[in-house]
Amino acid sequence: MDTGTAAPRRRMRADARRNYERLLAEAATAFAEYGAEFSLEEIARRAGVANGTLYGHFPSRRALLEALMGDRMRALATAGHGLLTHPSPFAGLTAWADAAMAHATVYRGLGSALMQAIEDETSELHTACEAVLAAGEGLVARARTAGEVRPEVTAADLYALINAAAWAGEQSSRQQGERLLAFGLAGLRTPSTPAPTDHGATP
Amino acid sequence: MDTGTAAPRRRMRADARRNYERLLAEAATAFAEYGAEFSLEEIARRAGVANGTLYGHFPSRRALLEALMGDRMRALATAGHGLLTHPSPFAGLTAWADAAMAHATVYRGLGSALMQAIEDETSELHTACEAVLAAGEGLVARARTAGEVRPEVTAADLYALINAAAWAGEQSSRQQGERLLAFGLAGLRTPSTPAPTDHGATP
DNA sequence: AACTATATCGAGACAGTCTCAACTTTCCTA
DNA sequence: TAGGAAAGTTGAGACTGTCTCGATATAGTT
Repeated sequence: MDTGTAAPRRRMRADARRNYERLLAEAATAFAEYGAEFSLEEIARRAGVANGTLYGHFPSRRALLEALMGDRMRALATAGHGLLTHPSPFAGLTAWADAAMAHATVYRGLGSALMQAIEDETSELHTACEAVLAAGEGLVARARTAGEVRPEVTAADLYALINAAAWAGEQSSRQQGERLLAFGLAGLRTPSTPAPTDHGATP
Repeated sequence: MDTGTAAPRRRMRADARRNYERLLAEAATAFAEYGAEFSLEEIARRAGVANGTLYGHFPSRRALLEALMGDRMRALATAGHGLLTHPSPFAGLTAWADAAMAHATVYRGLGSALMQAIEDETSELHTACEAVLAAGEGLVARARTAGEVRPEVTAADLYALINAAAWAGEQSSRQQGERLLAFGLAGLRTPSTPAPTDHGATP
């Protein structure tokens, strides 16, 4: 497990580590500018290394993108744990979903990678995804116990909802994405509950 | 308006029409086989025409894909109109959503194009999308009048939900997509309603 | 200082997108 | 039905991007 495609394993040589970090930094810049479709060739050029060096560190575009997202994902998982003590289980879940969607929105175009990383154990992001999923599961379980969400709701449902809403937000408008998230969350609720916490789906 | 990028306008020359249709047929085959990422070069080769001929008919991959989806979209709009007489407004809406999602699932990878075509008036698909949206609006309006969905729900919400669910289905599993759709539809409902028509989100 | 594992280099094979000037075909009309 | 203009086709080639690999350079060790 964790066949780190590009992670700094053991101990890298000093020059290797420097290049690794430069590449990652340039990738972050390029990503912010162009989204996920930047040219790998250009990243190498901007980082001042040869083409092959990039491929040495990151065998594929996806490996590079995954390395880029790892930290954020872990932060999200941590945030989820913090919200376990929120007074209202469902409100906590909602707050986390909002944060997660904000995250997914920044990483526009990568929702696909996020969704697939769950199933793909060879992915660099797999463990990070599992951590996020575990955090989600904690929140869902708590809300379920409190009778605030339908019993059949899983963390995977929540995860899918968040990513799908973020995707919709990218495709049309941010608001549309947020509306979708709001409706989706409403759909997770136990049917009879008359909605004590309004999430704000009203335009 | 309707600056058909590749539509058979006026009258095409016999050879042009033949090539146009061959290209479309090959594209359909390739799409079924590889999804939206097939090589345009290969389509031309398979259709027995030169590279440039393809670009003459379809200036971009997207134009080709759009031409491919037009018919289906129109069929979807028609189906929506038919469901306006369904005994239960919400059930009609649900049935249509299911059909629409099945459609979006077949055209995997094209949800993005579908979502963007609404806003992009230069898209070949724009009018088809508007027709679908109008059909959705009819169903939503009816359910709204019957008090079965929240007053703030729009056809755009429904459209976004369907496409997002289809996307989720592509990314992880078909069932996950269906679950998301079910939860989303539940979220569109008027909160107090105890759910007369169960859509089957339970695993 | 010599050695070796570890990295980097960069040319080049390959695949795809897209353009355009020369050429060919269709079809209209006289 | 011959001739010519408009419409369409062709395919080489410019370009961009991905990825590989043998030659070469360097860091860290003894």
